[in-house]
Amino acid sequence: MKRQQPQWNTLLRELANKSLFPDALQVYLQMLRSGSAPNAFTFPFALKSCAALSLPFTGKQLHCHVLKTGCSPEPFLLTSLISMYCRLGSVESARQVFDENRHSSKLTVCYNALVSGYALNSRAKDAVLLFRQMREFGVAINGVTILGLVPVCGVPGSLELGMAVHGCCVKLGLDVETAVGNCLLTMYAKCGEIGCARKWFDEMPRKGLITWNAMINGYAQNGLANEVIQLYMQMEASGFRPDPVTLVGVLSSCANLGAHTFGKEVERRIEACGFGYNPFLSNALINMYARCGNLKKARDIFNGMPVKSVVSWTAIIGGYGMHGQGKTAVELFDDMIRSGIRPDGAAFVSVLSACSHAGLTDSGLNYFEVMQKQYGLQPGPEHYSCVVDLLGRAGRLYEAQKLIESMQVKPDGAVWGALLGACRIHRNLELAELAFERVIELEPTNIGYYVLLSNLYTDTGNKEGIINVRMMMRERKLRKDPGCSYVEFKGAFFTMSRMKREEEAKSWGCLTEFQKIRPSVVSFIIPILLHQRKGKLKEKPYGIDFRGFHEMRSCETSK
DNA sequence: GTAGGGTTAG
Repeated sequence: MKRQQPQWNTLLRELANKSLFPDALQVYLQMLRSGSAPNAFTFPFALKSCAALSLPFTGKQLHCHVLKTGCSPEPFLLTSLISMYCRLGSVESARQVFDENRHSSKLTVCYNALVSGYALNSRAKDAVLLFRQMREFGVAINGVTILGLVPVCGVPGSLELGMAVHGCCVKLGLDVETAVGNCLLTMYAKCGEIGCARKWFDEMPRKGLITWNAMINGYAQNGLANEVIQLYMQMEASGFRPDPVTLVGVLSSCANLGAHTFGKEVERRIEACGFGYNPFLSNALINMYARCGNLKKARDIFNGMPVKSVVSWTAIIGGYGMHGQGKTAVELFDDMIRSGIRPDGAAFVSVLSACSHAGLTDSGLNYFEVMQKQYGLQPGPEHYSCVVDLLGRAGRLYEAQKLIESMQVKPDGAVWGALLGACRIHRNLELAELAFERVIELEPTNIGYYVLLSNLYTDTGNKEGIINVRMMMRERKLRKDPGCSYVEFKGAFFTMSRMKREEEAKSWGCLTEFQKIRPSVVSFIIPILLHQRKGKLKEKPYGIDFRGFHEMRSCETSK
């Protein structure tokens, strides 16, 4: 049956809108073969498919088709062309299309496509310049302009620009659009200004699911896991049903806290909602179980995934590595390569750290070489710190030092810190002092390093050294931060610094009371008492149901 | 019938 031209267009549009891009391009080719001429309603979808599939050559050809068919350069078509070139990384070609059609490009849509294109290609300056031009030329600015522009402000240090854009939104009355609000929220979170993000979140007149997700994931990315859990509970209480995006953020926070019970609860939720086959969620679950120490469960989920991405592999490899099962981690890494997955930088971090934890020095060094020579990956400071750790633990301290000195990128605190840690193990005071000097330049307030050096002085009986470190800490007004406890109790969640806990315990006058029961339980009970005092549970502190304690897990971490 | 956009894992 021969199709008419409009039918071809409809089919093409439907496929592209369902993200079935290869099929859409097939249809385009069939259409040409059947003798139907493409028109201005055909090209936008063919161009979009090309961009989605990263086919620069086909994209260029399509542009030629457009010119050949003599389609009038109307804004819809121009916008599609500009957007395609931007997505394929050729901003210059996009700019050319834009400039060659000056008369039509007065239109907002064309500007929007190019502004977001510059942003997409990390050309912040050009994006802002074009945005300014829009204002000068009196081109209408709408919400979509802002959505395209704001991502350029979402990097640490660009808060000022972001706030200027926010101010602009307010002036134009665009900040009340939910999508714009969400975008600004994400921008603040990505700048690391989580306080601003929260303030804006609280002010936003209309919050949608995406708003909650943006705030939850903003907290998650800034490492504020407790806030994530709290906000998630608040979200449920406000009647919003989570979607996979929400739960990914929540799970990553469970992983960071070692909140096993809560994580299991989230898994049940995932199953109940029918999100079970979402690969993002499976990866987040693997990560959560692995970091909580439940390697079996992590492995089961990993094995059950029909399609495993490099992220899935990295999560399971990292899990084994973290718990000292370096051999399994290395085997899995090799399996991954055999299965045709190309490892990326993060995958190498997981295998390198597995090797260093398990003492597999030679394998680790081999992977470090393979990474550069075979995969052409430039090692970052995170790789160097693994390798320094690897060499250092093996006692090859001077090789580690040489490696640091040969680095192409600037070493960060973790790199020198790894050397310092190794020096402590092998009691090399001279090198430790050098590493300490470097690491303190980079992270002057990280108390861990002072403690490490002080411990080494203690090990070697160097009293003068100990006093020196203490003086330095006093001069810089550094105090050893007390460790923090994370506690789960019947699905509720608590955190509290040890010092605070003791103060609170004294004010309750019940510390000794509980110590009689079981000293290790004290750290669990005090936060619960606090919770009861603040919250709705009006029980007396002594009326806690101790049968619930088997449900608790805790992990002590120190900052 | 067409274009530009916001939240997601290791």
